[in-house]
Amino acid sequence: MNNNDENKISIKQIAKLSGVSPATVSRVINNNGRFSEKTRHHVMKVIKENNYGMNYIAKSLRMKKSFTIGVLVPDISNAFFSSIVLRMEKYLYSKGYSVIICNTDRDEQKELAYLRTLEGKMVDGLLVISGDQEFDPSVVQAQTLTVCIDRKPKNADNVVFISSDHYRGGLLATEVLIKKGCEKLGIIISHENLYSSRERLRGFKDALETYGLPYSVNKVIRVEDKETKPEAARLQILKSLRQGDLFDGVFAINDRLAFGAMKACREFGLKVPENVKIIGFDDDLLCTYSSPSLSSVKQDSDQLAKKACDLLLKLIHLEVLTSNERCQIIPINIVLRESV
Amino acid sequence: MNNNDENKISIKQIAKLSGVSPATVSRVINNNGRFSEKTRHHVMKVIKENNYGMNYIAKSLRMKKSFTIGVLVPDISNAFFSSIVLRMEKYLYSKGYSVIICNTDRDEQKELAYLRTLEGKMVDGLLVISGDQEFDPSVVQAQTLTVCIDRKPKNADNVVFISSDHYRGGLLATEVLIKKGCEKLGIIISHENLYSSRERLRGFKDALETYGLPYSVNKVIRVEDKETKPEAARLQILKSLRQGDLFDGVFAINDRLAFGAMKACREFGLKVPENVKIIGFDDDLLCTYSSPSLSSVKQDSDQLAKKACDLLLKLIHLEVLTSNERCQIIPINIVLRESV
DNA sequence: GTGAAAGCGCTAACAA
DNA sequence: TTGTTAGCGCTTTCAC
Repeated sequence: MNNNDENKISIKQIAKLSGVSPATVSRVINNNGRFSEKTRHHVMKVIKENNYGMNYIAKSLRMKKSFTIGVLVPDISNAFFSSIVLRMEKYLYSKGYSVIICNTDRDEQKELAYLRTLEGKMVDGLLVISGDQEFDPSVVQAQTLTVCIDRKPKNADNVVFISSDHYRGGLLATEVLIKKGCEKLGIIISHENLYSSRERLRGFKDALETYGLPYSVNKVIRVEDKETKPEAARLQILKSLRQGDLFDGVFAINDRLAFGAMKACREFGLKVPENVKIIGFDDDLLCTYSSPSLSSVKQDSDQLAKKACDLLLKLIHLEVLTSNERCQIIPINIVLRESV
Repeated sequence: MNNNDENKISIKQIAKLSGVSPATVSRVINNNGRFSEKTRHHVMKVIKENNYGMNYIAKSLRMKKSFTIGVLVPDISNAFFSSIVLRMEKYLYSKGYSVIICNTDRDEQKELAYLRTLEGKMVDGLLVISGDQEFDPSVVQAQTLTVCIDRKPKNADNVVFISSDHYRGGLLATEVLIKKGCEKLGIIISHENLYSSRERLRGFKDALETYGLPYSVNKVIRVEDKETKPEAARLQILKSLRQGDLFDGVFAINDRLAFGAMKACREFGLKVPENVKIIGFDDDLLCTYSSPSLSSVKQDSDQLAKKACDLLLKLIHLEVLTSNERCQIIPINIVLRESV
């Protein structure tokens, strides 16, 4: 299996060694027919013996197809994002595609620059996960196939959109708190530009209204966008608490914020869930292992990733999508634990 | 800024539009000299007007250089790995490189297949993060530049190796437990094939010896390789506890296992840190937010990533590395929290 | 069933 | 300072 040849061998050389033309070798490799079984056997033998490996760059240039997908994501170190990317990579690998990963860092300029690079590298499609603004398809070439996950495309016509049901997640999470008896709710939120955040907030508000809890007595606690860490949530909650904003229920827009909130409450002398009930979003692996364990809204990241890839592959294969397919909402689940 | 042209324009066309030769356009774009300021101005104007974007595939084919780095990682959804990958991507992006991400899934066949693909895509270098076996450079072409992170290369001559000081991490973590008065220690471990796991275990054993604690009365609790989740750790610890293996200190080879251990102890009626002291490894963001907060060994993932990239870039630029550079150990830090 | 030849878009000799 | 030309390794007509 040792492949330590200094120079990669080309189809041309394989052709020479096999006594056939490059065209025939190409046909054999790609199983395009128009060759005899005998030829196939012989060529394959020579290929094996010489440890030939396809030069995908040349193939790409010729075919205008790179067998590579670009994945745009704000921050791969986020547990939810990385779990989606993991699924995508696995699925796409099984279909013969590689994945170029692009952390946009929520920086529009970087995103734009990456888009240029990806186009130059002839990616066959784009998977866009989350992001502050709506995704504007006009910043890429018209033929760039794109699927947006948890991020609204500006012009829904050209781009496929797929998302968890964040609105319902916010609604149900809030409902849980209310049904458990909470009367003064707080929501702790960051990245309000995010489609997903806005939807979760909308769910929260609608739940309050449904249950006749005036929004005014409740509290929106904002965390700076750049501070996605639990620490920022902890400080904000503590500040609110000290200002006399006592609440008996907190819906945290994500689990990290929830962990911070939980710690803040503890430090302030409030017990979870006795005095304050808390529910998060994303169902991080560690929700189970915090104490008390954290209730959360679970997104079906597997399905999200798989559907997104499937749709992109369909676009790549020039299939026509129905309008139902072009815009899909994936249901979420509530996972109840000790924190409520 | 709208770039919705159906067909990308080529250097040749830019040349025609500018009234110069393709060679000159190329020189201008790449700033290779041999053109007048006047020409530069004019060509750049035409490039802007026509929204020209470089075709990197063609460039790669010609230059045998793809401006792309392959990153091999067992599982990007692991918090520590994803934080390293994040850093790598940021750094490499700033140097003009893209990153193809490859989850090996700890599957040798997949790894091998990926290596073939990456070679075919002409990656300029390989960043190999962790992995069960030693990395065998003979499975890639000799000219494939490789930096291994936390994974020993089989033949240290050709490949750069960089790692955290796992041994010292294990040693110090264990020492902390001992100094806090623990006398019957347990270590909970998974993935024992991993270089990093073995080193941490070695540190544990050496610490015991140094402090005269017989290894026999201590306990190695193993978790199946495929079960990297806290749940497996919880069950194993619970099992040990029920069998009467009472310990007063646990060194968990990573934080996930530590969280599981913590939960198991709680369920068994033991208090952390009063009855059992626990320390983990990796310093996950959530160590601070568990209750009790978890002590841990912190790897300097920023430095690990940056150094690895720097070394790879040096190799790419054909710089000669000193033997000190070719093999580097990065110091770790102990972070003490409530759990001890 | 097979081969010859063109060309994807770029860069790098070499010539001028 | 600029242009001409060849060719990277592949696929794909078109001819036989």
